[in-house]
Amino acid sequence: MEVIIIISIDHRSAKPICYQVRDEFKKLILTKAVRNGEKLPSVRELASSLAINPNTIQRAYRELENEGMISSAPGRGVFAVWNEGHAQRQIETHFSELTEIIRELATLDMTGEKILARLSEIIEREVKMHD
Amino acid sequence: MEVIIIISIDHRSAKPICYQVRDEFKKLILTKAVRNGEKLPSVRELASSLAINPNTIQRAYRELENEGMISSAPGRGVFAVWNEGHAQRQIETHFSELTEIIRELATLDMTGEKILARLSEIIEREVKMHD
DNA sequence: TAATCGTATTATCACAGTTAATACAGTAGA
DNA sequence: TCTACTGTATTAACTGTGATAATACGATTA
Repeated sequence: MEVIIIISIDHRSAKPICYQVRDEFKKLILTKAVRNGEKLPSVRELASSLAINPNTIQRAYRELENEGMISSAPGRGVFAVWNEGHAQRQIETHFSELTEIIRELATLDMTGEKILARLSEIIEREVKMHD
Repeated sequence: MEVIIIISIDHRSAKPICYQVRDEFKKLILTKAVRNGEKLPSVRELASSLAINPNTIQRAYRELENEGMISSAPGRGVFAVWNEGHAQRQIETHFSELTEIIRELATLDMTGEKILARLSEIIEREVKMHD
């Protein structure tokens, strides 16, 4: 079964293309949009369809492999690796980022009550409740 | 009255020095650690004490002036400008960042309840309540 | 066996950040 | 008024990173 994977890159972004590609696939894998063992586009095919250099794709894939997000082998291709730990680690990273920003807000004279009130609104609006 | 302003830069950081300097001063001004009208170190003096090139300081100051965070004049020096709008805009920027990360958490199968519970703990621990 | 796969290497280019060396005009203090 | 300091501008050179290009090699699959 061959699944078509579509990612998009922004040539005007300050974020380097190789990291855009890496993060797009990371997101697809962490959210299970691409399932464990599923085949990813080949280096040359993806480079061709995105009109960017194969070396740039290779670099993105190399980083993903180093992080354990994919598994690749010559002649066979590149395959997604799903790992419970990856998702959990990503969640903790995000909470660290949230903590950092909340600290910043505190230095800007925002009280805990105000911050929590705004966050409640945001979650109510952006996130579905009750699982 | 002359106030000594101490900022630190990290030469190993991926963040360019000029932006480190810019953001350090921005933070000092937004948190009122440096008050409105207060004199900032001269380009050459700061460059000397941080052991970096004057042009790099100049660039940081130029950006701060473009953002209205400082006011500078040849022969006189550089002075902090405090503006209520600046702080408010910074707060809104931070809430936009928070929103973005919360959306990411939602895609990672976190429910609104779980996110809010963790955020309550973080705020309790990191931010003083009751103003 | 031919085509496709990942992988590696080398070279070249573009761009951003940094440093360096000056230069000039405005301001403040002695 | 002179001197020293201010911000500001300009030009050149160097550096590291990201991207492209052109190959090459071994493994795998149909």
